[in-house]
Parts: sequence; structure tokens; C-alpha cells
Amino acid sequence: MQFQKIHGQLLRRHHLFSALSDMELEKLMCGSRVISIGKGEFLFQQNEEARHFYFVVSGCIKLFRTLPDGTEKIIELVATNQTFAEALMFASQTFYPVSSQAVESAELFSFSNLDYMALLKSNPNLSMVLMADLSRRLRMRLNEIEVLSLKNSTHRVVRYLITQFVGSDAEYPQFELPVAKRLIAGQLAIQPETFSRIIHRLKEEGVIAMKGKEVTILDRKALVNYE
Amino acid sequence: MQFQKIHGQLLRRHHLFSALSDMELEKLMCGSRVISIGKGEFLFQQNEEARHFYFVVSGCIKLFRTLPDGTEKIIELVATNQTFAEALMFASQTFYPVSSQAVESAELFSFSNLDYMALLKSNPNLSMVLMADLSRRLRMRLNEIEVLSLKNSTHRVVRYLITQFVGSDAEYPQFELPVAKRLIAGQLAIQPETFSRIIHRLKEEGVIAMKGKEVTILDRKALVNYE
DNA sequence: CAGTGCTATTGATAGACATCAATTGTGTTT
DNA sequence: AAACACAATTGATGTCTATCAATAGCACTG
Repeated sequence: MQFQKIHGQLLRRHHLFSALSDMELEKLMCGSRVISIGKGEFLFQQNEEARHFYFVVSGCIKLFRTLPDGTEKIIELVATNQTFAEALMFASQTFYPVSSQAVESAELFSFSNLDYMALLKSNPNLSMVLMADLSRRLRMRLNEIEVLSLKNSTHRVVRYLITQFVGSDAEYPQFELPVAKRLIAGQLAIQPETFSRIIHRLKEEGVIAMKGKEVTILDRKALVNYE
Repeated sequence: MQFQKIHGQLLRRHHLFSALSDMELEKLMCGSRVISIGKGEFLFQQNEEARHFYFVVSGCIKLFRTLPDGTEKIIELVATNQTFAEALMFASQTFYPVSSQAVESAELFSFSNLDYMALLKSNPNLSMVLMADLSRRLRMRLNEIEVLSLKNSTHRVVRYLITQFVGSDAEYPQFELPVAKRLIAGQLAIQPETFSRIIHRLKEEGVIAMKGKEVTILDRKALVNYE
């Protein structure tokens, strides 16, 4: 298939698929499905049985939990070329611990957990890759826990901004917010209003500039010193 | 060795070691060390290189991160017969993301990451076990993230109390707080004073009773309804 | 281009929690 | 048993942030 080759190359770049032979990948893709969902549509709901994991070809998926009071806590925003829900393959409890919804219309691949597990058994290297992946995810969660433990919201916002330009050594790093501000606020477990006010203050102090989703860091040192 | 046999049986009960053959376990234990640390002593510090993971034979270990403002966030309290830091075996970054300190004097086994990884390569089943373990840990973190996202502190405390007696079907479940109250407060990212006040209110309302570390749930329904 | 719906901003207010401070309780040491 | 250190409790106060409310900005649609 033409489409399989193109998509195969796309997948190859992701570490979960890079250790597969051509044949293994082809086999896996035979059992995969292409899924298109529109903005606001759900992929799966919390507590549904988890039989598949996903790769985002385009768009953006929001993973969240519904709290007892009805509000939602955004656990992760999954962007293009990322996978999610693969950690559930081994869980003794086989239901999704989060709900998933498209923030913007998205295209995904869905892979069968069983198929992938079969590959794991025949390809020991793959296990190593997957364990490294799980380990990385654990570290991500640890960071999130730390952010949520930061008392004041300014710290959380600053911490978030910093993660958006690490690696850049520009004097005035510039980047675009990947999603709507209300979603970022949700990730940081603060209200959109509070987020807006904090940004306002940072602008006032000359630490950053922001126009729409375009952010420029004007004073790296000052920003880092907030921590 | 006498001591190895005794300890071997202890380890066998833990899933990370249950899939090992006698010979494999023996080999692993040859490279292991017994560590005794007193109350308040450190096992390792954040950012130290991670070459070992640990099994708690007795005592209690606190894993925590130091936040930029100098306060500490307790990530986990590891009790007897539990392992920790095994998830770092595969991390590309090989340093501990937390510090570890004995809450009370403790005895531990330390295992070499390299030794265990060698076993993983020769024993595919073990990989499956470890992946399930990592998956379980991820779920734990997810729960913690949810707790930290709960707006009011009462919810967090209630959620904590509930986890302490799930499984018990007694009408008036009873249990002992596993650690000092200030540590529990730390895990929930609230101040000890706030914790104390919340407990006070719950007692006043007749939902629970508490004497020292001994807790009795007087009104299960009311407690669950707080959520 | 006006109309609609959503996002973002800004202001006012109330409530929750952290902080500081003082006291009591508990377990450990000498 | 007394002395000590630390944990827990209780009170008073101030700050921060959620909430409610109203307006402004922006994108999409007919």
C-alpha cells in the first residue's frame, strides 16, 4: 500500500517503532486503523476498556480526568508525532484512567495492544525501548507533580514558560503557545483569569512580551529568578 | 549463606523478583548490599548518579524533591517490602530525580542496575513484569496528580483517608496512620496546621474519630460524599 | 458584513489557606 | 523523674486565588 509506506516512515521516527524490522512494522500496521475525529469529539472515555494505544498524525488530543466536583484536570496535551496510552498495555487494570478528546480536529493511528505485545515477546530490544519510554513518562509525571506543588501560581506559569524555550540559547527566545491559554491554565491547575493576570504582570514588569499566542522572553534571568 | 536464604524468601514475595529462578536470584544477591541507615540519614541525594535500586526490608524511606523556594515536596513514602528507584534503570538521564531520607531507621537491600538489566536480557518474562511495574507506578502518579488538583484541602485529606481503608468492608473501618501527620500533610501538599484543622472538623462532624495515630471511620457515606 | 459563539481580559468580592505565634502533648534521653 | 526536642494543636492575621460578572477581542458562518 502506498499509504502504509508513507505512514511507516512517519512512525519510524518514533522510538516505539524505530526498533522494529520492516516486516514487524508492516504486520503491526495491518492491525492498525486510521482514525479521524473532529474538534471536541471523544476518542475514548475514562474507565473504558483499553485495547489500543494511539499515535497522533496531526491535530492535538487532550487527556483529562473528571474530578468529583465535575471540573476536569488536564493530564496531558498530546501533539503531532506522539503516542499515548501505550503504558496501559501491561496494566492489570485494563481501563483507561483518563478521557481523551480532540482539541482540534485530529488524525490518529490506533494500534492493538495484543499485536504490539506479541512483538515485545519476540523482540527483546523492543522491551528495552518501551521500558525507557515508560521511565521517561514517569519522569514527566514527577515534574508535573512538582509544578502542582508549587505554592503560588506565578511559579507554575513561569515554570511552564521556561519549559517552552529550554534548549534555545537565543538572547530573546521566542515561541508560540501550542494551545489555547485556557488549556494551559488547565494543565497548571489554575483558572484562566489567574493565568491572564499573571501574564499581565509579567508583561508589565518587562520580563516577557506576548501578542496573541506569540511569546517573547525579554529577560531570561528575571524569569529564571522567579523560581 | 543463611542470610541470603532468608532474604531471598523475603524478596520472592515481591513481583520484581518472583519471576527469577533460584540461580538468577542468587546471582543478583551476590551483587547486592545490605544497608542500614538511621533516622534522618540520607540514602542518596537528588541529581546523584543512579546506579542502584532499593528494596526496603524494614523502616520507612521518604522520597522528596527540594523546590526552588527551599521547601520540600514529598513524592512518596516507601514502606517495608517495597522497592524504589527501579524505574531509573532505563532512563537516558541517569541521575536520581529525588532525594531519599530515612523517616525512621531502616534496613535496605541495594541492587545493581546493571546486574538486573543483564537478567532482563536473558529472561523475557522479567521484562513483562517490570513493564507492569512501571505501568502501575504511572497510575499511582496519575492519582497523585489528581489529588493535587483537587481544589480544597478537605478533599485531599478525605481522599487520603479513603485510600487507607479501601478493601475493608467493616462498618466502622479502623486503621493506623502509617507515618507522622506532618509527613502526610507534606504528601498532600498542605501545611500541618491545615491538616490538623481539617481533621478537627471531621471529628466535630462525627465523620471520623482519631486518637493519636489510630483512626476510626464513623460515617463512611458522609466521608465518601465529601468527594 | 453582521451575527454568533467562544476565548481572553479586567474588575470586585469573598473565602480558603499559609504564615506567624503561642501552647500543649508525646516520646526520648540522661 | 526531669529535661529536652519535636509533633500536634489552636488562634489571629494577611495574602492569594477562585468566583462572579461584565466587556472586549477573535474566528467562523450564513
